[in-house]
Amino acid sequence: MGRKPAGIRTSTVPTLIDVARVAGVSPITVSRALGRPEVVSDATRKRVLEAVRATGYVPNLAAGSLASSRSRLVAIFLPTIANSIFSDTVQALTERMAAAGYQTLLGLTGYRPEQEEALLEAVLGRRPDGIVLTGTEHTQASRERLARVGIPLVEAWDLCEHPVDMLVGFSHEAVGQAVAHYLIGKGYRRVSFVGIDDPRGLRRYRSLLQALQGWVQAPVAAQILPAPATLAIGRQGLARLLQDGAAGEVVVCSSDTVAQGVMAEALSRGLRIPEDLAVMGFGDLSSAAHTHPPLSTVRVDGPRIGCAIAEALLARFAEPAGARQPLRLDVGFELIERGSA
Amino acid sequence: MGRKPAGIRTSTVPTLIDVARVAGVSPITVSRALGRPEVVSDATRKRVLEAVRATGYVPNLAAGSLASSRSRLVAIFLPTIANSIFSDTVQALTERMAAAGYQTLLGLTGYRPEQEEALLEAVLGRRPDGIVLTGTEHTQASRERLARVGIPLVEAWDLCEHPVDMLVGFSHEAVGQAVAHYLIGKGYRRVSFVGIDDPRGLRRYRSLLQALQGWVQAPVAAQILPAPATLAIGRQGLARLLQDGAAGEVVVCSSDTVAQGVMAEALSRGLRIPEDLAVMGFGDLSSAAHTHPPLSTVRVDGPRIGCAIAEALLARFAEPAGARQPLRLDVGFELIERGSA
DNA sequence: CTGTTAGCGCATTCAG
DNA sequence: CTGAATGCGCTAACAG
Repeated sequence: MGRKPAGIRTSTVPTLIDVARVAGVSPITVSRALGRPEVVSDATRKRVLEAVRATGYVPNLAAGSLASSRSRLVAIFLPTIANSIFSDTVQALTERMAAAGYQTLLGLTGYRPEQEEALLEAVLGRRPDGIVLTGTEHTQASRERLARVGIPLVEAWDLCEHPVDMLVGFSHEAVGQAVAHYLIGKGYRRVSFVGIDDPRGLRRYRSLLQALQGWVQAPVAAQILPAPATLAIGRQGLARLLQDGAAGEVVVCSSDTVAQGVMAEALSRGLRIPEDLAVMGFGDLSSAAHTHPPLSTVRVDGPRIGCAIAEALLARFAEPAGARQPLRLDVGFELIERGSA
Repeated sequence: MGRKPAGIRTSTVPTLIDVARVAGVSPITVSRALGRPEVVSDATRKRVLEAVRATGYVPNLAAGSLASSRSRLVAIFLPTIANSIFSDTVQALTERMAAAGYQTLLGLTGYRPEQEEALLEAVLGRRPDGIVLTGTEHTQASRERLARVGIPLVEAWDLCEHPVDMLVGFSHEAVGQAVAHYLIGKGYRRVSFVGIDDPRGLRRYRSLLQALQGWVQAPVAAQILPAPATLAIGRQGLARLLQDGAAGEVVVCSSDTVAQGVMAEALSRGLRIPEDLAVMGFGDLSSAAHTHPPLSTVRVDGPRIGCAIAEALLARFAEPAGARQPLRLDVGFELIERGSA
């Protein structure tokens, strides 16, 4: 800011110094009264708080961050916020971190690693105390930068061999296999797939295919449509499958939203679910237990993931620097049978 | 930070000064090359960018904010992120602001003005360049603080007589009336309501009631359940109405998610929609046009609201300080008839 | 077009 | 338990 315009300060926002003056103490005492109340005498603290109220003082956290090298900021990156299976995770995570005094910086990557990389570059400028990424697929540049800066990092909603730092998720391969075994057990032999172009969804799909090898009638028809997942995607996907005569006995969907669209299309054509066409979802976004017709799905405990991430970050913050306890948490999933698949 | 530990600097993150040294220019030139490239000669800029890459420099935005009094941060407050009718708005807003170089600070208020107030207090510490609030219901303290700090502010998803600053939304009273007139026109005389305890939803409900006066058979039974809106809320709401014999011919719901739950409960009891029971939604969260059975609903253009907010903020940022163009934007809504109500 | 100077508001270190 | 001194990394203003 350099020079000030000459003249008296004209009703600018109050600073620590203003509060100190009003309270009759030194600025540092105000800082302590606010940041570590237990280290200041009761009388002093009271006078300071009174002065804070009188002045309407709000600490400037940019100045605080600069001086202390701690931003109390956590960056959360996710593909999209709309209709998202991550929203429960974000909700739980945000609430937990807010309770611990951390604020949330939101980044939307649109399933695009390059966009994630650009966002990351911008967000690193805030020197967040922690970063949460969705998935484990990042550009090489992102990976290197993250490893270099050493900010506590959680990759979520997936597992992988070599995470950058901490990891909280589940195996999408295991999901694909579980679904395959379930379908085989139910006696289905003609299977199809409708999904969006999302890396984790595609991995679930590929594992499904692999586990179905030899059990089902090949080929498994698939409709992979552009993100984001909507009801319209499901309708369109099933419409195309039916047009090709390729829907088979059961349609596996990349998410519950897509599954709802598939079911809507099926019902509007007079198909009964699951008698004429079974449908399988993922994510429990639509609370399969409350859907009609009932939808079998793979339930992922979003809030649990959010809490686990928060605990991991807070634990890391509390560690003596350099300790870096690793973390690989598989939260698993649950296949919910509701008669439709 | 005060004193440094004695000794040589040990591979700390590079600063502007490091870049300047490598590029052989002064620090301010680096600052300009990055922040206002057009004001620096091509040759210099090139050398600086080379030095930036070589050092892996990432500008410290806390320092930048402190020096320039501009944080390039926009705070967005919403009740909840899970299953939210605001998500499209947030998505559009976040993307637009990101494109303009602003980052998003996320605050979840849980429909509670007191929580909003606490969050606001914390967020003001970041000196955001803009603030976006959902709705127009705030504590008196919030209102006063916001008016005092003078940060560009948009209240969204509602209209009111005396906004703190800018306003982008629509009239929930008008929605209630529109729904009432629609139902009256369709000949319905026995109406019920299922909703959550959300201020705007309740206002839609009250306006509906008022506009229905004299047309429908009183009383209008209502099930008001605790937030957040889920399918389960809808199921439970209808179950209770049916138990009381109070569902009538049509159930109006506070959101599409609730409506989906109502429909699921109805279908699972063998009720046909809309012949046995009509259902009316709100928000077009579930893309009524793609639902089966088809759901009549009130469509609100979430992305449009998001874009309008972004434009309003960016315009305000560009204004000479003190101009403060007011803004009252009614984006309206659209009643979509899909045969179910 | 580039450099010099002077802080932005706060927290850390050390001394009382 | 409280205070004084110092600088975190950057940019606004002015001068060349």
